Amino acid sequence: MDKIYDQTKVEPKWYKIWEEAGYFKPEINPDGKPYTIILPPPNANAPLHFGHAMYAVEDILIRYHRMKGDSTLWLPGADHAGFETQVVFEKHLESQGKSRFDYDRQTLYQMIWDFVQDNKGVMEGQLKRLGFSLDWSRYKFTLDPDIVKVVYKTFKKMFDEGLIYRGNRIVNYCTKHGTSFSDLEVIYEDRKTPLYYIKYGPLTLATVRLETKFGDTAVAVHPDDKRYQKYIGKEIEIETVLGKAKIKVIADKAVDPEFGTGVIKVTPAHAPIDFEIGERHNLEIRQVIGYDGRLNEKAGKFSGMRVKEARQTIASEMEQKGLIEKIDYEYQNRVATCYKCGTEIEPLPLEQWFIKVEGLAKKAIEAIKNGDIKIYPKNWETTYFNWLKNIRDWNISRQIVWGMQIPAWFCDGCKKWTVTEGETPDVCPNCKNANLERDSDVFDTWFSSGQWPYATLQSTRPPAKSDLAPAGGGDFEKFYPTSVMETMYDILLFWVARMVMLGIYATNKVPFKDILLHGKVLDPLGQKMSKSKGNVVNPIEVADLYGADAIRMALIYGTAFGHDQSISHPKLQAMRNFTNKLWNIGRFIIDFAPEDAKHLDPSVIPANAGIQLKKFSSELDPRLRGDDNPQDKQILEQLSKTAEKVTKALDTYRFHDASDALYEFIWHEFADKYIESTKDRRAEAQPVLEYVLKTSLELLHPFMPYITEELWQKLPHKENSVMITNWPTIVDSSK
RNA sequence: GGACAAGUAGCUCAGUUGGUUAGAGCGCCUCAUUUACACUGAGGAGGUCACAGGUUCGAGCCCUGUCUUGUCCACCA
Repeated sequence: MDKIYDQTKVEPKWYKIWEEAGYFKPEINPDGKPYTIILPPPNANAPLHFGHAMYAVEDILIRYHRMKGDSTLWLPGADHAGFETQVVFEKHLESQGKSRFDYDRQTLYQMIWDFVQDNKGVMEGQLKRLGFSLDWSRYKFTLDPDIVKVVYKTFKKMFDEGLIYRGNRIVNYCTKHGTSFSDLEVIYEDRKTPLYYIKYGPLTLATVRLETKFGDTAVAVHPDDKRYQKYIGKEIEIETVLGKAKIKVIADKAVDPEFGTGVIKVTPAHAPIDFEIGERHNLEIRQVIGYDGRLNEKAGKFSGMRVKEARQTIASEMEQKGLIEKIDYEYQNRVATCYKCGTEIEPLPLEQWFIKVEGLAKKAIEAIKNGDIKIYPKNWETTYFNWLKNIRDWNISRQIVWGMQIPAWFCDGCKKWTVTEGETPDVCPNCKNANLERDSDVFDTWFSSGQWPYATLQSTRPPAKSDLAPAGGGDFEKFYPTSVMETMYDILLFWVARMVMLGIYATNKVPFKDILLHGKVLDPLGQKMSKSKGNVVNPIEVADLYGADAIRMALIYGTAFGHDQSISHPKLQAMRNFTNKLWNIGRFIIDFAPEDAKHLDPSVIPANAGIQLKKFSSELDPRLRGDDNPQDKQILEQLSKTAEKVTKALDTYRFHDASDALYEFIWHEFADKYIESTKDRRAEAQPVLEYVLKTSLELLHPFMPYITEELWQKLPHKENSVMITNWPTIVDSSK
């Protein structure tokens, strides 16, 4: 054995051996109780970044449960990440001087498909290099035909049951990307925007959106506002930049009498609240801004202008005509912007598919309240509840090509929609018209990834049956509901909450029992890693430098689970040093064993029986040696305590406690004290040394799989692999 | 407007139902040995636990308030 542990010689060789031996498959423990984690599928549009190394948490749980004898499944996959990927690809095209408009839909889709295939391959290599014991035979991609089939089925079921409707509603629309978004994908920015006090006949009202005035179909005041009682229900004549016009005054409680003058213009086509007011009062929806972000013909001479230009032009004309009473330039408001490009989001009316979420949300809340699902750390429950309580219907239509095209056909005869499970209908089932046109939109990615836990398990083995919850024994029956969903807290609402809603809806069961939310991995300065800052780190480069084991341990050790942490070279070095310490413990015990040493006797302690540690025993295990030495007893007692701590910590998701206990025990108790104490009685201590080393490797294996396997294979007394040995159990010798 | 988290040694962070002299890693200082390991060992300096009250025999931990930092949700015409 080398003096210095060289992980580059050790780490790359084991993964293949494990995988080929079938250790990653649940079938290695065919009779165990199921333990399942579905890997949050990384986006297939870029290689993994350092934050993905946090999957280590899942691997720790998986390896621990596998050693405990559970039938353990960790299912890998990749997400097509619809809009995200299309944006990445468009930038890629841009760099070649092209744009998505240079290609037809089929060609563009195929190009993105090929692009994604390349990335998927890179990602798989990265996941393997980090030692993640995923069952690759069950690998899934969100656009696999059998996954798409499941998603289509859910959509049809929801449509048939009236949970999905086609609505002409105000959506968040990015005029640059040419698609709508859900509420979660909009970022609000604080900005100073001029607030214009404009004259509408006898009234004055405050607005920032002068350019939408051509879409005004009413003026509204609060019903109890004494100042304006005499106007309610009347039509007033107003002077505008396009001449005189008449407009109705209505009363609605949505108006805040405290804001501005207590009068608002109602533009149902261009503001969500106005749209709602319009619905209550049956107002005309007059759209004056197009999907290209320009004013249309209804804006008269202003048509063709972009929103900003129009606003300024109109403002100056109105000032000339004396229609502006005053302008508040200090007004602070919040502007909706596209989370990708920063373009101002235009609220526009558009026909889209919406999900009625209220009922689903109620069940999702209930699942946490009644304990079917637990969230760790618990404080995230508040965020979860608040969002679900106030949730609005979910727009799942996206005007892009990359994704699952919605299986809905519009009949130009009877003007009705037909939804299928994917197959193209020959004629309209309502009127037998053959003129059907498929909706060109695709699903919001989160609608498909929200079904990931059951979509994956229903489509692995055996092949999915026609029902959503097929009868008969398959992965779904055995492994669903899954045990743990572990991901970063930032997608609790985007993804986890939606999985709960859709999972309960489609399967009548929660999709997972425990939700674990880890923190963000930051750079050494505590800053978020991002491509634009240039501080992204490739985990593979770090693994080559310090070892995958060191990365994994560094991410777990020293930070309470759930908290953000910055990753730094000193910390990685510290963990690399720990691997070297362990290596030299092994070297001392194995390479430097004296000739006359007795070894651990395999006939009394079978290799794979799982070591049973005695709890706080005052007696030495007679199987280890005949002598009664106080140091031996002490180290064995500390070993028992450590095993107990680690087991308890893993069962309660206190990973940092577990790693802390192991680090402390192995380095400072075992190496610094006990091993030093055996140097003058080395031969007689050999069985205890081997026993403690062996057990330490077992306890440490979920955290540092590579070095523990390498040392395990060098033990004089070993069998198979530390990966599939039994987890050390504790027996209470006092009883 | 609402919510959550954090504030502990120079830096990065632990500290699980309140209980002796508040811990670790890195850094710093002193010393040791070429040792299984210098990716080492032994020892040391260094903290008014953000602030102000309160509960208690006893508070880093519980309660109230304040300040600072980070994040999220809602949405303003």
